[in-house]
Amino acid sequence: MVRAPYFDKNGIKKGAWSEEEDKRLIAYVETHGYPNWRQLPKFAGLARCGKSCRLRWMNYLRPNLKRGNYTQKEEQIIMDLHKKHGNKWSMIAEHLPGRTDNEIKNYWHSHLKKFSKGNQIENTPCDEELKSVNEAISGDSHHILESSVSISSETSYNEDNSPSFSSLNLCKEEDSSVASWETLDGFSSNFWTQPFISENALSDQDYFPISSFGTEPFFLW
DNA sequence: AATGGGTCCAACCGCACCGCA
DNA sequence: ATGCGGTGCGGTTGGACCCAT
Repeated sequence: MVRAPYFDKNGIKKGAWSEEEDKRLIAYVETHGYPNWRQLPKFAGLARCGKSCRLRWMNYLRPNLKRGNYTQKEEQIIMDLHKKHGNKWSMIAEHLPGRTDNEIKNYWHSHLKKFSKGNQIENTPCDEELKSVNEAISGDSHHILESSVSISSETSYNEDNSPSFSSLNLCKEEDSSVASWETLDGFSSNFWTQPFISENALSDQDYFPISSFGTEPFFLW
């Protein structure tokens, strides 16, 4: 279901994330937060670009993500908001705690698009509940929004297969350890695709000593 | 059992936006 | 005013899985 891992010409790993990479990313973000996605992979020991790390974290690894089937209520919210705002997936995602824009976008294209031709999905037994939700959306959307962003709340969705985390402070920019970011040599432009590794072209094997991955200090800086 | 088309979703890519110097 | 770095968003794609034949 995912793309096979490979290295591009710059030595950046692309494709599916391994469990070890996930662990590294989680461990780093738990400790340092993510004050700078561009440089994060270097410090986390990941042969990924910053953009890939951000995407992986936001769409898959961050806590309290809700995975699995959508409820009828969620479907209705998506339909209503899409009707109002179009393909503003991030905006829609704000109203669905635990859902990501990417996930909603996928769900729309695979499940809901067919209903979008002027009709909403059929009425359901929870219509009254939906009505109140819709009112909340069209009226005081702030209420829902606030709940959606409180990712450090006690709400747990871990009945699904998402990674489970202990409480996690996502905003640690004040963390003193982050000061090390500033001491780095400058990076050249083209942030998202710029390899964090040096140009003196190590082989792929050097980047990912798979046999020792996770058991030894990883990278060579 | 083989296979071919459809579905689904994680991940990639390009671009727009924002803040700052 | 402008250029640049960092970030976020939306569209697209790759490929595993599912299912009908």
